[in-house]
Amino acid sequence: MSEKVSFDKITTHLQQTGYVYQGSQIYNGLSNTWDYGPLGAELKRNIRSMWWKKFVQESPTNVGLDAAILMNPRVWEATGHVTTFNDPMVDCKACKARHRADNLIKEQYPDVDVDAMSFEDMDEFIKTHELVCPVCGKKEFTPIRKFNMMFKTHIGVTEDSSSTVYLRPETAQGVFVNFVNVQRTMRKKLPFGICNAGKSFRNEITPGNFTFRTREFEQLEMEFFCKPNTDLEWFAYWKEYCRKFLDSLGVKDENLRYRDHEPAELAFYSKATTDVEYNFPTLGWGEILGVADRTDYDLSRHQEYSKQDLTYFDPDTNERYIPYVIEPSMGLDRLMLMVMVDSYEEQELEGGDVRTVMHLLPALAPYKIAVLPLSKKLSEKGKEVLSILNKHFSVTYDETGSIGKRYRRQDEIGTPYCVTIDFDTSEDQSVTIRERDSMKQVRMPIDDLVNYFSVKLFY
RNA sequence: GCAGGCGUAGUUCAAUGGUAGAACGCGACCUUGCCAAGGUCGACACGCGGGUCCGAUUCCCGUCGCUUGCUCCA
Repeated sequence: MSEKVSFDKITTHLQQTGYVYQGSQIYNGLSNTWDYGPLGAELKRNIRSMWWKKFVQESPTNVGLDAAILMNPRVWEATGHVTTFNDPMVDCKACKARHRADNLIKEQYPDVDVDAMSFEDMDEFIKTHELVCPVCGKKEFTPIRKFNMMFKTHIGVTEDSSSTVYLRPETAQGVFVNFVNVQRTMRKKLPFGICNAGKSFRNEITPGNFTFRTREFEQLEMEFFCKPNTDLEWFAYWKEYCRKFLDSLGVKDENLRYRDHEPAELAFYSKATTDVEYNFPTLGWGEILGVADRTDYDLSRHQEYSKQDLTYFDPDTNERYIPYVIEPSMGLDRLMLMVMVDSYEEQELEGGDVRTVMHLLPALAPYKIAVLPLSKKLSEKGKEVLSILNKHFSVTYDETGSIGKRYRRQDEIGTPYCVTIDFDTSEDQSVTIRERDSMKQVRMPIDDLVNYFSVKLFY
């Protein structure tokens, strides 16, 4: 067994091998943006399809949706994003530390009702009551400044406020506003779920830790609508379902943990939340997905703001009610990072040589097979085999360098199988298959390859 | 956004007030022909701008970017 490799080493490897590139690199990058290279793009697609397969295709209750990023701004008033994403921040002029004005007041004057104060009130209060900076003890603060977490843009070419729209900070709202559409057109009865995957944007102040926290990220979310008072059962059900999904990604169990939120930690809309965290090297535990009981909060708010009827008529009981919602939500970029990090291994070989291997599950690997002619003289036969296999699988081809070196290259990027063309291939119409993890080889007729891999690659 | 640190081939590192070397990696050819072989050859770098200077990759300033910490994190 090799010891745990540093996070830094793995991210360097990912950037060297075509999984991840720094964003806008030829312009010296842009803080905290990343592009997925050819391999990363394949891996991302594979994980997204596994999620879709598990949560949409294999679920008898669920359907998919692909909602727009830009939404009517009233949506974000209804959810509270416009107001609570406007946190009042002040800086200490002496030590430059930054604080939330409302928290400062709460901490130093617990009896004051901060929620009822306007920002002007808070400014005034801070001055007249001589609040001190918890860091340096001085009493000089800048006026309150607002940091809106939502990216703003405009529809149309004029910049008046009536045309302001936001990039969505979560995909969930695209589902809630379509609850009635989906229910009616798909003739769905409760309980049922709507899955929606796509980019979300949060203009967070702090960047950090490679692709783990970025301002632009892809979410895989499901909103599962159920009858009130059945929500806790469904909460437990989807928690377990998520566990199975993570298992199917092949991540080592000891690197995962489940953490129930304490009541004080819960978001205001949520009755219960469980996070699943992954133990990253160097970084430690980081959230990969969350399952939340969102109650009827979202639909109720949308009903209030849109003045549309968002209730569900239950034909079994002849009741009308707003459904409760269980939401398993995960970050695709984080799932990717987890899978890439977890699969990475450096094996010490005799002679001090190091063999780097990504033990990706075949279903996730960017390339399933590498076709490797033993010599360039065998190119023609190699390309023939390539064109048979790439009708069915994602395949790469390499005829440069020694065969051992080419095996290592494929190990490094996680290709589970290599197909080697040798000088006997033309005569016996057979090739050698070399498996990544065991490094074992078997001989097989070319005609059997497609069937063989169809079974091997998708269980 | 604030404070510190840092910017030399793809990567890891050198050297230098007179325009830069290596290793690994990459490519071609020869050789070999199933687990990083060898040989020959080749491509690729001083983040950007300004100042000082005869001359700046080197010194100074600015800028851009990265990074660590803080702040933030529905």
